[in-house]
Amino acid sequence: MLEERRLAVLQAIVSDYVATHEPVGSKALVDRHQLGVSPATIRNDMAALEEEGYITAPHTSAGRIPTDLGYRMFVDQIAQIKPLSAAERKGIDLFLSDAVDLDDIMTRTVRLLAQLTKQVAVVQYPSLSRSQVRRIELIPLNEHRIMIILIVDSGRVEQRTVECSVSIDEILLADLRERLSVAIADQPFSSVPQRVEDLEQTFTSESRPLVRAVIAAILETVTAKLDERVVLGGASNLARYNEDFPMTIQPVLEALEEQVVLLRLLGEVGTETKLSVRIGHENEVEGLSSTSIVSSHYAKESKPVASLGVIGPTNMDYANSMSTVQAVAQYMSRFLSDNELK
Amino acid sequence: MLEERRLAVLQAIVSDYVATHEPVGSKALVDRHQLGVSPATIRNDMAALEEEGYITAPHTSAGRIPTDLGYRMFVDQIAQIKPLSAAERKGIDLFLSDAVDLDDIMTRTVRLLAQLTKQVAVVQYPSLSRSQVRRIELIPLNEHRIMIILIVDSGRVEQRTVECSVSIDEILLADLRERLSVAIADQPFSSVPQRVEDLEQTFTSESRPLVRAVIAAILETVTAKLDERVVLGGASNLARYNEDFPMTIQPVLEALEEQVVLLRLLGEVGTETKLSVRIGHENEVEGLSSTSIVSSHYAKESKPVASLGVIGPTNMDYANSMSTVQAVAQYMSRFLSDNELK
DNA sequence: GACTGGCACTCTTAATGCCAGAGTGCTAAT
DNA sequence: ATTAGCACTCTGGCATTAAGAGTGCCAGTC
Repeated sequence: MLEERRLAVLQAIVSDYVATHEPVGSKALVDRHQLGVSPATIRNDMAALEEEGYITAPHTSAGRIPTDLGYRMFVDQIAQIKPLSAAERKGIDLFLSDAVDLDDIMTRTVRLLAQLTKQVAVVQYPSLSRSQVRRIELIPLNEHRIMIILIVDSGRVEQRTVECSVSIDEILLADLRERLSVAIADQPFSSVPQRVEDLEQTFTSESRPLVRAVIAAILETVTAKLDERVVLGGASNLARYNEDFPMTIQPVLEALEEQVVLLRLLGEVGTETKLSVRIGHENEVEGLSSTSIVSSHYAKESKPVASLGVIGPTNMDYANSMSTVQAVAQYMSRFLSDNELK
Repeated sequence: MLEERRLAVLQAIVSDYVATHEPVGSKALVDRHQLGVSPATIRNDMAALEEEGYITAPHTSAGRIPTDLGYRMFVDQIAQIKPLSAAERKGIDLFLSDAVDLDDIMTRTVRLLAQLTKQVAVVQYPSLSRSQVRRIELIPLNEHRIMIILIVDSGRVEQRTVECSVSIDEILLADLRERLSVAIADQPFSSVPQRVEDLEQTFTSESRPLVRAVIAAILETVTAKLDERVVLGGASNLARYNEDFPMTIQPVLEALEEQVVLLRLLGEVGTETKLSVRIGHENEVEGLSSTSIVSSHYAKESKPVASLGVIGPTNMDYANSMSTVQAVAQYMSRFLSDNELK
């Protein structure tokens, strides 16, 4: 009884605060929610909740606001993920359905997320480390330049030009392409470095310079660009907050410009839980201690390949963000799986 | 004499205001600049300048601030573009010199600009309409999918997959590639639609479905993606302004998310003047009436191919922005021209 | 005729004091 | 266990005040 009502009170505080962005007091609480008790009772509960660290009072005689711990409790115990309305589902479907290629899917998705959640959205490209090489092409551009094109099963295309001092022998190049193709096509990216290095040994010494240059470039692409691609959208949503909030947007904008930080925020893909919420200080990125991240990974053919999510102030509408992120991730997964190699 | 001093006064007002971001009065003016006259005289000049619309007083008893017209006068008549310091030149060189490909150049340049000017930087990719196709590849991905790769002389690579209902005949594909290649290689982009359409007629009717699908995709790429690529950087610099300023950053952030708007801001490439400055209301984009844009185009082998620039509040440091933008554009041009098809 | 000193005037900004309102914690009663 | 009542505290808004900055104008000077 006691425990139950406390949770209800916490839930009420969080949802009121999220709605109004103002500290909520005992009176307002009984007015707006039908808890069958008086303000005084609520006050006792609130005192207890404060004692336990779930809520805090900005100053002596103000209402309470949830702490990070409070939000955490809310998210874990209370918030149920409400399914999206039919209209929303329809909207997502419509918006994504006429994407023509992977880039298109990515930009559409990030817009969609930003729009639905009114927050900053981040979508990570399918991670190379979880993909397979589908095909490799070597295109001679001129005497000394080759373009390497890697086509990945997720639909990503990586390209890179490489310069080599010796002039390019077309026959050798075709041979190299063929053997590279055999060696790495339909192999997971993680095995590429090994396979490619082994391959180098099999060439005659006079062809080495070219081979080596190409292989070096491939290795560089494979390692350097490994996960490093994210798209960002809805940054203007940040501006809506700077009035109500003690959150300055400068550090947030800065963080958003750093891909590495973004990737760290989205978190490791492949943990068993799909939907992840990090609240305030829980994410250890400098300057983002008053923002929360709701993220999920999405999959291709049931294998998670990357993450997407939204970033907003700690007092965001978790229920909505969570359900939207989840839904978009699901749609995206279905999309990737249905459309063989878009 | 009279005219001259007025200009000096305007120049002093602008530079003081740009430095302090506070209305500047007659007293402060004679203190900080050695105009050999008394505040009263300055006041007369200021009254005249206000009459003519170059400066304005935010309220009765405050100093004056420049109007858009005042900045315009400043930029046109007064500001001389100061050359960068050796250290700065060195920095630019160092920063750009180890770029590996076009994407790399673009991201490095935008960072550089943002960092040097402490403003939001925008760099447009070399415009396709001012480029030539260097090469075209058609890569079969599976039974019904082809990837089209267009390699452009500026170093851009456009890719697009296309699906066709009939199953793909490799021989036909190779033939198509060859003929496409002959038709459009080393031709300006603007002539591609015509040439490609003509080509369609030369195929037998049973090969038409495939040919038509490929051609449609090429046309789409050529027209839709024509100029549509810009990179953005330094958005966090916006945040530095929202304290001092009547400028809300929301509309700016929104505009920055719209590529189309950005492109309009950068303006038409190819006008004879290289460096362009648009001040406040001079740019007709909604919500950006208190921002200025300093832009320049950059060239490849003396032919302008696209623009780059910075966006900041109207009271930015024009002298610095202008010289930096100009210098970066020059370096970039040199870079593109020196490195044949990076 | 151009410049200057002086002066009255205006307006902003910061500081101050005050009041109402909201919210709490505590205690005694149910 | 819950509630009503009450004293207490803190914020936020409002008016008042004082200081400061800057202007415009006029009369005087070189």
